[in-house]
Amino acid sequence: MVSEFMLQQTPVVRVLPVWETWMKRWPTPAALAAEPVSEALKAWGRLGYPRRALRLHAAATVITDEFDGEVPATQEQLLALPGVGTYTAAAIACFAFNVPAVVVDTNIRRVHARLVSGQALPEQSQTAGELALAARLMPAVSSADNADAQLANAWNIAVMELGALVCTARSPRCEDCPVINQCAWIAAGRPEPHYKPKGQPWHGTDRQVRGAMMAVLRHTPAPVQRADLLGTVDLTAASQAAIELNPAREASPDHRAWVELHALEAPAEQRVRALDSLLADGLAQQGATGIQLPR
DNA sequence: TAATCGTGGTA
DNA sequence: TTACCAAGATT
Repeated sequence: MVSEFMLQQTPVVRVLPVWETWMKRWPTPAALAAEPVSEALKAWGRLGYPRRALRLHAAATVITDEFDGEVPATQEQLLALPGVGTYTAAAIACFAFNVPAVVVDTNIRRVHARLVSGQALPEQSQTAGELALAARLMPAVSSADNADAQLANAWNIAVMELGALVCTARSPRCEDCPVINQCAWIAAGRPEPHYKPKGQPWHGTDRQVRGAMMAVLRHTPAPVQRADLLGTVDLTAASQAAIELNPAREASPDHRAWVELHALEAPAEQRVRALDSLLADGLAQQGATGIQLPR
């Protein structure tokens, strides 16, 4: 469950080290739930989409309080947990509990789009037809047959891996594909995508400002002043004083986070908007002495 | 339904 | 250097 949260929109290679550390520190839902959210946000590091850490912590709390600390095994129960959507519920049920769930992720969608539909890329949003197709392609499972379930789940893993390692988005390694002879996209002469993927701008966006603010909050032990976070001050007086006493501090994570935030060419209005959205999302909170990570 | 939400590797 | 994109969820 932890790995599935971390893997949402994040490559495996970047998840692995964070996951290792996380699982050693919090081997059970109860262990995570026992600590403040701020610790989860800090341990999340630079994985991105920090709201996932918020929701994983919230899910751990629900599991501890309502499921006696045991992760539920049905898709319906999983789906009700914070941060668990269609894919994650199916993946946990399938990979952790051997429930023959129909798993549909971006890799599987792409494999099916090419192999079956003959298109370079799947549609931009998942359709009901894709779920039905995935269900139809999966090996049949007679009720409560454990061997059948294992086969179905091996299928899910196999198709996902095929998409992740061979049938990749940009430069598919068709020469290594075990089902190239059945591929409708190959048969059609590898046509180009019929739409242009929309970009994900970063520089100058609210996301960039939010990310920089979160980095500051992760690395600054004490609550920070709103004015400092908004960049109306060059650097915090405390940070400047510390550097005068110890120049090596200039390389410290918190100082670098401050510099990065202040270096952004974001208008004051945008900084206010970013901070307000952080507060609204619960990724930061306004305390009596300043802004800090949520407890 | 479409927009929003981080970060870093890679072609 | 830029743009794409990576085991999605939520509103």
